Amino acid sequence: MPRRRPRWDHLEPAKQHAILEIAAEEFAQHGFEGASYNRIIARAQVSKGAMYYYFDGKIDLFCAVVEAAMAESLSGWSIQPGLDFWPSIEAMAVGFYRLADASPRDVALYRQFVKLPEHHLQHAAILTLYAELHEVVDTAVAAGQASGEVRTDLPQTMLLAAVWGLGEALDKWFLDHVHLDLDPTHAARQVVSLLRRLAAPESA
Amino acid sequence: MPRRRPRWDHLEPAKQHAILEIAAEEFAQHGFEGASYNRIIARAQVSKGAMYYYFDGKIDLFCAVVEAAMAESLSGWSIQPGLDFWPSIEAMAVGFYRLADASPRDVALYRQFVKLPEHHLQHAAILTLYAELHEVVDTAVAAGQASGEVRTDLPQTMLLAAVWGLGEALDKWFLDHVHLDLDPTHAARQVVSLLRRLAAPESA
Amino acid sequence: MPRRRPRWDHLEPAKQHAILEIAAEEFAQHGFEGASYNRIIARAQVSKGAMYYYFDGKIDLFCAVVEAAMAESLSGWSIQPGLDFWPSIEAMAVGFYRLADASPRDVALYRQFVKLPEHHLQHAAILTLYAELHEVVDTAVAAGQASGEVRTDLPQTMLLAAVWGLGEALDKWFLDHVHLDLDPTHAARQVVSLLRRLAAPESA
Amino acid sequence: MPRRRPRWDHLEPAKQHAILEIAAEEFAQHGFEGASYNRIIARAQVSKGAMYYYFDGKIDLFCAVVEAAMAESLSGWSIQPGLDFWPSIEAMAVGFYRLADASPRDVALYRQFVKLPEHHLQHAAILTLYAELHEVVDTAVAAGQASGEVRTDLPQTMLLAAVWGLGEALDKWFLDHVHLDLDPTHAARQVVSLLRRLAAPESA
DNA sequence: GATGAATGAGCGTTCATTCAT
DNA sequence: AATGAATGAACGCTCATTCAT
Repeated sequence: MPRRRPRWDHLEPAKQHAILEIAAEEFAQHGFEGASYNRIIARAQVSKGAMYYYFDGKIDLFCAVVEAAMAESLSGWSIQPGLDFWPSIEAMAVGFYRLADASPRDVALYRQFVKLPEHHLQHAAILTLYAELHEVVDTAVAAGQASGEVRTDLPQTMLLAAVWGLGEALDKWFLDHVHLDLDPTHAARQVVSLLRRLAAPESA
Repeated sequence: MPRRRPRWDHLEPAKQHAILEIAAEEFAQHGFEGASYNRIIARAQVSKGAMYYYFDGKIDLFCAVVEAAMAESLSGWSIQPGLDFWPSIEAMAVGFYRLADASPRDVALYRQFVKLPEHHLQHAAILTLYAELHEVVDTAVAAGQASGEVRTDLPQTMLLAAVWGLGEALDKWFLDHVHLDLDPTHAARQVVSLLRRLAAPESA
Repeated sequence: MPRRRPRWDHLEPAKQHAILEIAAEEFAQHGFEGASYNRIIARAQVSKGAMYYYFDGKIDLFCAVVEAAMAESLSGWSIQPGLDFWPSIEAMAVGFYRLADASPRDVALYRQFVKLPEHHLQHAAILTLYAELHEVVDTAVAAGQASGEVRTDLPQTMLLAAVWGLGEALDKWFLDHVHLDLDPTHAARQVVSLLRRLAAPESA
Repeated sequence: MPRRRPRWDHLEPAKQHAILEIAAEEFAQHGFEGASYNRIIARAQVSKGAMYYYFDGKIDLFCAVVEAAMAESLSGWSIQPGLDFWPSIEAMAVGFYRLADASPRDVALYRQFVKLPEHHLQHAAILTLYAELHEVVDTAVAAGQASGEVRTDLPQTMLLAAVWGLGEALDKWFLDHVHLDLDPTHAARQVVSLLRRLAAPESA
């Protein structure tokens, strides 16, 4: 789903990749505000003008980077029709932890993205990304509610906030405690077990 | 445990208060990175030199500010001996929401603090604050486990992370959804109900 | 006397018009220095290369724009053979104020043109425009002198400067004081009355 | 009448003078927009920070420069009590031309100032200077009207605009035509003679 | 003990123009 | 004839910090 400036899309993929790689590194490390656009430009060995030719500016590049990081992971995140609800969620979680293990930098980026100061939320690209990100969770929760596996007695936004916050915290925990070997299956099972406690209806 | 520079401690309390007040405003509004030390100095009508005399630098001042903001709230946060565990937790939560309602800026500060980029975590003062903050939760969890009201089947740090993440998310939700009147008691009851689901032992 | 690049002249009139329109807007709004050539090019949906193909550069485009804006107005400005001198001048002034009322942007452009920093006056196209602009006034003054209605006791350039400066100031005044309805006839009469004081011979 | 930042006022006069001199040159030559703050800083051999320590920014420096240029001239411009109205005006004009002859750069600066794009007129310092500048003319016109030597049948602002525009044009003319020797007395007499035509009451 | 003048690298962004294709 | 990718110097300005006094 191309959304970037045409000049960017026409750039040779190798150069594209190199730029995104360097930018991802910078943003993951320093966050959006802390990152230096100039530094990225210098490291990427691109001229100032060219960079502003590809991207509208710092925040636009940031979006491109986050977008790229998410593209891969989001694609696999959806309720599997064949499975029951919670097993399906667990399958998604396994996918996430596999990815997190393979490219922790992407997760760092996503964390930086979530931390963005509020006054940047007016940018269309940012909002789109937010929407995409939330859609995954929202859809899953809605499916769970439809099948009676997720409670409906809380304000929807509150339930989502809780799920989201818990998920984030647990992701962080797993990421921080996996210096050597993360077992995605195990992590996913634990996380889902906790999520289930939160989200299951009273009777369950 | 004195941590500030001695010159700061000898400063007349009124001036101390004025400086912290202005700095709190700046940091709460712009976050640590976004805040301008120069602007704080100018607004506080303090000389550049003096400020670097009181504080080692920007981050040191930030710590002082966060510290001050937390001092008040933390003091009242401990398990009440007379109460059962969960009612006691709820009492703490009520205290928190009362504070959040009374001085939302302090909560903003605490959020900015939690958002600090990782490379600042090396500062001793920051770590100390982190420790203090976590101690409250840690102590409570430990008490709950001692009385059998909190599960012990998870890695301790994981449980804490989950509790912490969920609490944070719910705080944010309540703060964001309270345009007019936040009922601290109601909010606290909901939050604790969710926390309880997470933290209660299987049998409960 | 063709002055524009041949490629420009061969461009289809609709496209010509569109480009000039957009450029006029930009120059009128921001002045020559403040206007952005890049912005004009982007808005006109013309390729960078094409634009530099049509015009030598920013200043060349500016000239074309001013030229176009003046073409219309200048055409009607000449002493009417049938009228006496001052009534004829007044008729010209009426024409000017009518135009100013109809297309204030053209007047804005002309003001931006007159404000051009001196170091741009070396460009041939600019000088030509200057000359054209002055010619109108010069011719009129000469006619007045020929008929004895305009003094001859001052250095010609000085008289012209005075007439020109006064006219400009009054134009500006009328334009600035006409929020709703400018009566071209009334404005013209007042302006000419003042010009007459300046320019009439002693005896008159 | 000191109005600059304290740090500026405490700077040693020699350095002050050097900075203003260089800035005046730059602004006189390129106008406000065209002038480069960076270039001024570099030429003045001052550090970036220091410059922003002395002045709030480009426009603030510009004001300081214009202010300095005007200070001298404005001081001598007022109706002499002993003289009749028009001779007094002429005396003022003589003073102006003497100055213009001695330091044409100041006049250039004043012209650049008058050309300032409207969107800069919101700055307090700019407005103050405008006010000061206009006050001189306004006061003189008012005095003339009080003594019956200046017409009262026109809208005041229109009369002022006319006087101002004519004066400006004539100044420019004299400045441009005096490559070798400007006789201030002669110039003043001519200018005043023209102003008088404009401004005298019908009967005169 | 305390001041505040001074630093200069760094910020994100815009510019008019060139030139290989 | 026409494109649009690429340039890189320049812009005005802010920053946290140092240090001679």
